[in-house]
Amino acid sequence: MELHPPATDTDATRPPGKRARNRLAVEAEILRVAREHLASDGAAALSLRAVARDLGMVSSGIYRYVESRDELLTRLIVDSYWSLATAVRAAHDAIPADDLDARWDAIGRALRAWALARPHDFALIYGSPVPDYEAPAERTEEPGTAVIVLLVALLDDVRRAARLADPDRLGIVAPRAEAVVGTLLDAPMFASTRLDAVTLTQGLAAWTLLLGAVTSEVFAQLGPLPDGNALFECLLAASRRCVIAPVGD
Amino acid sequence: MELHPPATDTDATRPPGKRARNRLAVEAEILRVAREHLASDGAAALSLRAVARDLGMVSSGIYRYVESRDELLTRLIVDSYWSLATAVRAAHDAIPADDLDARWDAIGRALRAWALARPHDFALIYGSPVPDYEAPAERTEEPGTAVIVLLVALLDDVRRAARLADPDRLGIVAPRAEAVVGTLLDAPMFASTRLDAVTLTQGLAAWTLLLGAVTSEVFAQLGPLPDGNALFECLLAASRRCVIAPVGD
DNA sequence: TGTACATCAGTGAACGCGCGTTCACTGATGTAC
DNA sequence: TGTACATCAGTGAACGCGCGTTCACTGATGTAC
Repeated sequence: MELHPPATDTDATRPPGKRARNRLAVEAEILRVAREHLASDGAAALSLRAVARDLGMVSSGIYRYVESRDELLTRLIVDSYWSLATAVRAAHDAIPADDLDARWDAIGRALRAWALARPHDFALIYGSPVPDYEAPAERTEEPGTAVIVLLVALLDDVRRAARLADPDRLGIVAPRAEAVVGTLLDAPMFASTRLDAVTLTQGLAAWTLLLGAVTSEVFAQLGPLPDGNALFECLLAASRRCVIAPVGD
Repeated sequence: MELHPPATDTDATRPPGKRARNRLAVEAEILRVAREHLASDGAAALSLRAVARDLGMVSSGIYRYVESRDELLTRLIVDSYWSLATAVRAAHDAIPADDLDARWDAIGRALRAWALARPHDFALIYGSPVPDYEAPAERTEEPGTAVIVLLVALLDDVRRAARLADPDRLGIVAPRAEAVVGTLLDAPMFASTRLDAVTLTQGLAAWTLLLGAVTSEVFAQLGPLPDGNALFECLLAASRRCVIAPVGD
């Protein structure tokens, strides 16, 4: 399955000349340098002038490649989503399909590893919103849901294998779950699944716990803690148990 | 119990004159206006000049009241922590002490209500770190742990009432819990309790889920969802079940 | 109650900085004949 | 293969803006005698 959408080449008939190759290289350089600035100064302080300066370019030159500061932010966001989705999928796909527990754990660990390696990229997509900036939904929707799509597929496999955890333990009951989920199950993403409201709500709880575990570690929400690895493994197991029943049951 | 520390008045001998009263009023105004700016433009864009302008003061005048931009940020953070702690404690203290479930729920709901009412203040204390700024630990430690102190007391009451949830359900086992907790239990906060590593780890899992539920809603991490209230109630119940066993058990 | 002095609030000008974005331009690269 | 023209990358100057912080200052408020 393709993760990245196919590159839209306006004239794919001819091999690219010097100019076209150079353009791609400079575009990549811009994103690379911009990510460095993101890491050192945060999204709010991202500056086109500073990126141009680092590239040895005069400040106005960057407008050949980037429409505006906001557009550069959007590219960074989209890029981060794809990077995360690619890392998570790679880890997930390395696990045998019938080992449901290991698939969940692989997703969780890959998410955490990516976030810890690139905390500012994580903050960009899952942290506080950037002031005076709103990501255009049509560009972020697909990359932004790539990980969710993977989780939904796993959840449906758990259902098929009759390994779903007991929702009652979480206090999830049908009427409330239906309120939670609403018309969400009509989305095309769920078309090939047979998930119901209760199961999807379990999945949301598990995903919230997993994302909360990573968020709290990256943003140091819990204050200083002795052993981040051990805590994450506990929370990972707890999140897994929200959706997958232990083999003994 | 006092939540706010006693005001340190340098000369409490005399009643305050015009000057002293005015100073307190201006200081409060500064915080009020700064919070407005925080809400509209975010912490990174908080500007002393803009605050002074809104107060009808010339830009340098504000240095009579605030040492620097960073110090204003610190004050906002400390203030937000106390505000949150006060709101949570008030909700908690309205519940009879022996209704453990209701106490947990009251804390969770108060946290969420506060965060939704003041999302930017929430972002300031639990969101992505502000670039080029580090809060001084000696000023944030006490207010930053006030909610945790409350949760620890509740957790110890749950233990005393023999209502602790089964840690096995979360996959929490003693050796791993000890690695998670490390020397944390030696902190003065736990001196009057009899909590062990496993129970504290359960508490951490529950708190992570609760905080994750609020964070994911305030930062829209899960994308657009039909019914935030219903989802939160589910997650609140799930977090409660991490530490408190249902009455039937 | 009145005077002399110390303290403090707020002013206005200035320093040096960085920002996003526009515009007319020079030279190099690519394309059509 | 060579020439004429179109396209594009990058330059340099400029616009108007806002920022944090310092400094010498005026005038009002408070205090000691």
